[in-house]
Amino acid sequence: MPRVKCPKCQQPERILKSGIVRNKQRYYCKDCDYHFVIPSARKRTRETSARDTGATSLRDIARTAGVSIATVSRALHDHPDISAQTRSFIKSLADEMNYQPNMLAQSLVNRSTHTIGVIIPNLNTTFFSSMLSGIQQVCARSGYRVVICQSDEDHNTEIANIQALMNNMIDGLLICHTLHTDTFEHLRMQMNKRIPIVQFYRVSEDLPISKIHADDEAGAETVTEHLIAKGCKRIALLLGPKNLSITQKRLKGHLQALKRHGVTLDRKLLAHVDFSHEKVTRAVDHWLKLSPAIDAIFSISEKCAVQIIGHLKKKKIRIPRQIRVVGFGNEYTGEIVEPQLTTYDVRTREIGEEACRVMLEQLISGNREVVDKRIAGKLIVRQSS
Amino acid sequence: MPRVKCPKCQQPERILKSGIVRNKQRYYCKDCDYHFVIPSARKRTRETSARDTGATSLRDIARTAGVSIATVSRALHDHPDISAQTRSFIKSLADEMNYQPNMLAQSLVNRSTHTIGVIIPNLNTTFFSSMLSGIQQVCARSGYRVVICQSDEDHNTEIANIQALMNNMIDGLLICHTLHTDTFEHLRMQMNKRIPIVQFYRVSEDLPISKIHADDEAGAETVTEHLIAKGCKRIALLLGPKNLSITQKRLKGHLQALKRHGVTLDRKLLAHVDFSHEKVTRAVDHWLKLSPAIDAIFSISEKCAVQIIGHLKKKKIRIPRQIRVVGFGNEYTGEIVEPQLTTYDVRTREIGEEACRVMLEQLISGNREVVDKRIAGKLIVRQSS
DNA sequence: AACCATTACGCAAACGTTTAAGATAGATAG
DNA sequence: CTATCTATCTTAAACGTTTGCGTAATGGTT
Repeated sequence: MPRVKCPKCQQPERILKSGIVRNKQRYYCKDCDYHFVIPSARKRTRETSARDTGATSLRDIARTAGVSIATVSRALHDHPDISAQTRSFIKSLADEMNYQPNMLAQSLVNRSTHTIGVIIPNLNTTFFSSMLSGIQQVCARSGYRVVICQSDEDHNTEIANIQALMNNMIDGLLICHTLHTDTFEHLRMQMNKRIPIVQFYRVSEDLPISKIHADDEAGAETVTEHLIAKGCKRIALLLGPKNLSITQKRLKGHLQALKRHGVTLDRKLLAHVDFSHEKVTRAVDHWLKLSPAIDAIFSISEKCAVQIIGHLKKKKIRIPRQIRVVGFGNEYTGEIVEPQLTTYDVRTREIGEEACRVMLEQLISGNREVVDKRIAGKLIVRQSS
Repeated sequence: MPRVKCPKCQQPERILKSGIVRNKQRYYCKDCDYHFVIPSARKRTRETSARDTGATSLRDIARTAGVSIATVSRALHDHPDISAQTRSFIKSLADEMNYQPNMLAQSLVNRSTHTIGVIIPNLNTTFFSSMLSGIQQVCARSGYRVVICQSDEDHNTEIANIQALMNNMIDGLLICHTLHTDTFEHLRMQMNKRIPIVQFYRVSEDLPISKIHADDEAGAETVTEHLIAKGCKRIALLLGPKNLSITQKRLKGHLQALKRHGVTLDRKLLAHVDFSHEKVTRAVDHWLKLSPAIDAIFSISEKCAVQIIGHLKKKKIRIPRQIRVVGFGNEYTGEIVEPQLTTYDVRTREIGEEACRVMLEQLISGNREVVDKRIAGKLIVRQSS
């Protein structure tokens, strides 16, 4: 046995082996009644670890300035307890040493990250990204940061994203649900935490959570009335999944318009799809076989409306002569496609801005009142109708 | 003076006032030689503060389980030191109490957030968002999270985003610079930190940082050769700002193609723009006045190419009869516009994926080798040429 | 001289984790 | 029976901040 000294009495006598723990020999000094191992070299100490990240910490500044950490922290935060001299000295020193505060540590003690999280279904179209722009602009003005997670229209990804963000990463959550989110238990579970949640665009009906959405019902009613005014009687309606609130609302608006103008509803003219390319094509092809023939297609998805125009053109169907096509949303592609798409502008950017404003109001004033706002849009008539 | 007791000797005698600090009366006990204030009620204690956030912590679990915090932590991490009984007990308890680890605290001690940050110029087109999709998909497979910041093509926002993210929020940074980023000092300053950086698509030339980009030079050469093959002699080239690496590379490719095929360059056919709507329109209008007339427009921005098609159509110019138009990038809008746009597919998604792969390789294996990869794209010929 | 105010600091606890290493009981070997 | 081993705990330091409160020095009033 190598001469092992007891760390207490410094004597090598009366030392016994005392088992192996995690592959390391342990010893026992009978004199001192003390168990120990020979300490490993890589034990963390403030010296070695400071070099670990390469970043300067408050401690580094304090040491070179010859003051306490508290003083440095206060100087950098303009606390009145610190003399003007010390303050400016510390500040210039921090600058020199390129100090940048560790936000994790700050957030941990402040219990706030000054960051709001956004969960959004996808960024493949300008539709959602323009909401994002609105959010970011409002946030930037208030000094908040934005982090974005794409759920990719996948319910489980949405859940994973929520959990990741809600575990103290953000001060508030802005969420727009996936196409397939029909249960909101995952959200309800998070509601007992102190962090406010605001839903936007695609919202849940019954949860007591603030929500900002489009005027789906009135909008759809306006669109259908526009088609009826153009003389359409056989209006096919392309809808999203039944669970989706926007599907329900827009259908309702459509039905109201029909009813008001005495147009009878043909259930065959309603199609629920998941907005995928083939499902849309199939739905349209099915409509085209109907008799009496349809004279309009109203797609509650702008993207699908554009796709439908392409499909009809391939079939040599004249737009708007034979069939009028209208979308809902107002995206950039609607202006590019030929004929240009008539659509309902849901003012996505404003929805984002307003959702963010409501969030900031809750964060800053601590006001936890549940608000439910509808952003009014407007019809944009173009060539396709 | 109210009867104030000394916290040490519990006697109200011999207590003197000793100044006011921050609006609070201070006292001094002559017996104990001890200064004190009457402590404020809202002093933080583990009891009150635990309730503060409403979240269960390891301490809460430890207390109700009657074990130490260390044991709980180890049980949840399947550390072998913990007995099977204890482990399953703790786990079920944690489940019951709806425990979710505080990621800030975890990251602080682990020095890793398991998150990679992406800074991207904008999300207004599918161009960048498809890179994002690639990034997210690769990340998801490795259990990393993604946070996204939009710089909005603004240099200062880019700097602010970098600083925010690099202060310990992320393990690695993926960045695509703004249109106007011509100095990279802000990036160089971050390079001494341990956080790896990978540039993608728009990269800097001289910084020793890993980069993934398109085959800009070869791509542009291919496009121009395609136009030459179609008989074009007067090819106008719409470029981005001169500082941009993609501008330089694509121009170089264009020139090579001209040279190889003996087409002489007319400097009037080159235009540098910031991709804004009016600048592009102005450039095109200027070209249209030239003589001999131009017979093709090659825009290195896909979005501008689509815009140019719209502009030429408005002027009743036949595409591709009078002027052939080609873009670079391959976005969704290129398929929608009429005539459909010939373009060079830069495989944006693959660029994102590869950038992310390189990053993960650096994070996981610790390999800090600087890589510089070009993703090969390919020409997509459509109606506009 | 006795008391009180003010200024400008330092100490240490707290935020919620992770993780060396110390401790202890019971089992096993010689 | 003694020395050692194993399994399973607990203790405490560390991550980098913020902040309540203690305190020394100095100066001003009675």
